[in-house]
Amino acid sequence: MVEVAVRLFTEAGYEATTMDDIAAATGMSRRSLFRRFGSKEDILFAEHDDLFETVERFLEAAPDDDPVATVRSAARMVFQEYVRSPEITVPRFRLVRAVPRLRDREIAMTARYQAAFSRFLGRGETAGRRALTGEALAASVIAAHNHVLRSWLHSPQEPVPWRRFDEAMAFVTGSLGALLREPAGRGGAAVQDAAPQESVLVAVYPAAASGEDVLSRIRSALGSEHG
Amino acid sequence: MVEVAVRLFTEAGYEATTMDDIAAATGMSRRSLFRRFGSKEDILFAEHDDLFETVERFLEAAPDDDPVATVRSAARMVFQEYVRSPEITVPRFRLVRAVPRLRDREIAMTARYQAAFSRFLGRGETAGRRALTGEALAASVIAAHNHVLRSWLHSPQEPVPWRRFDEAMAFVTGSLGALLREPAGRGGAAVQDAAPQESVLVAVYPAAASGEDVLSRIRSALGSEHG
DNA sequence: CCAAGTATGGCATCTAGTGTCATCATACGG
DNA sequence: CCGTATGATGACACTAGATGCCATACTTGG
Repeated sequence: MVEVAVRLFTEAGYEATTMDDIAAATGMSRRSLFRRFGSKEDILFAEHDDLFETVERFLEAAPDDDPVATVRSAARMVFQEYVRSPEITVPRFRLVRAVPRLRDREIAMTARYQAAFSRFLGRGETAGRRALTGEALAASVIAAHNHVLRSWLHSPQEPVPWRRFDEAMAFVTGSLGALLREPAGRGGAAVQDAAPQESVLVAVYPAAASGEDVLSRIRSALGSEHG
Repeated sequence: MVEVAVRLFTEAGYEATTMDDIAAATGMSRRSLFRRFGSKEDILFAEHDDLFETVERFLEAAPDDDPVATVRSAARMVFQEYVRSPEITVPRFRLVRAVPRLRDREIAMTARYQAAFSRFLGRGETAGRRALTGEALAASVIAAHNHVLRSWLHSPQEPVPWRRFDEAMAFVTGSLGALLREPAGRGGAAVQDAAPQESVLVAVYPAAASGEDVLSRIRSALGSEHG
């Protein structure tokens, strides 16, 4: 039934397809369509709403010993659901790219995820360093998720890039996630610009390098910054 | 004229105020209202669109020697414009919080900034480590901007928190911004979970600490992770 | 078999948004 | 000074999404 609407949208265009057309094509009455989906856009995003509720319940039920890992798992759930039903998500992706109204709707959808992740990571706080870190981390997780998802939606015949997904997640949670665990106010010297009282040092290196190798690299980096 | 619409919206509610009401209150005809603003929502966001174009031109004209600093300045411009005309932005903020339709519109607006920042930071790339870093960084910058902006919009009689704004910006650009400059593929051992081939180390410490102090802290952290 | 609750359909209506045409003002060339 | 071209405005009609209302099946339980 949703498939019928998607087909009509892709064939004739989203704006050109009226609710009467969909009603005629599905056999339902116009009025029942609105009762079931609420609006024309929601025909495309109905399952997405269900998914969001599932994710919210997942977050509520999760233990809070490792919020970053929980959020990463939640993002993985969303990714999973996308790649699980490409017959819906792929045409919807094309529609969303083409129709501004639908794009805004999609963005609003991901913003709801981001808000849920923020609340969870910030543990209800809305101000202060923890809240800010949670919001930035949630935004980064969403960005990483969408980054990998978009690339797959462009070529859905390719195998699902689970590895790249996990790498992207690790990448964004590795830097900001560490800041979320650190009690604010530790530290030493800034390699990079940072808040006045507090400095942040970030190093990226191949996993095979030895600890001493890493330390010597950091030492030289610190030296060149501080003279 | 926009003020009249804002007043009607806040007094009678956004949904309850029709375009005929606004036309009657402003003296213009309904048709001219649509010609000037395009839609009912755009009455509230008209100036915002102008601001976005300004920011886009700013990014186009900016030298690309320090993209992170450029984006930080762009975010500062947006913040500046918000706090500059509270008589518009504050009531709009209240409306946006109350009306879902307007909230989605606002989110779409900030998503446009985020996309512009992403493109600028990723230098046109849409795949790969640089693109991902740019997207995550853009998302974090937006999150930090909105974090500080929201707190001020809640109590606009307070002085503008420029310091907190700059600190928040430094905080998010300090960690991910460093990653954007690093040529991918350096590194050694993970203190935090990270991508398989590549590890990320993050240290947060008071700016007063000495380099040797920082190194010893990192050494012990590495030791405890690798056994 | 009936009664109560529920899903569905048909109809009217409201309102955002668009296309069209007439009107009016301003500006410009003769 | 007059005719004309152009741009802004207004009036009207129309489309389509969305909602309320009421009548009609359809199902469930007694």
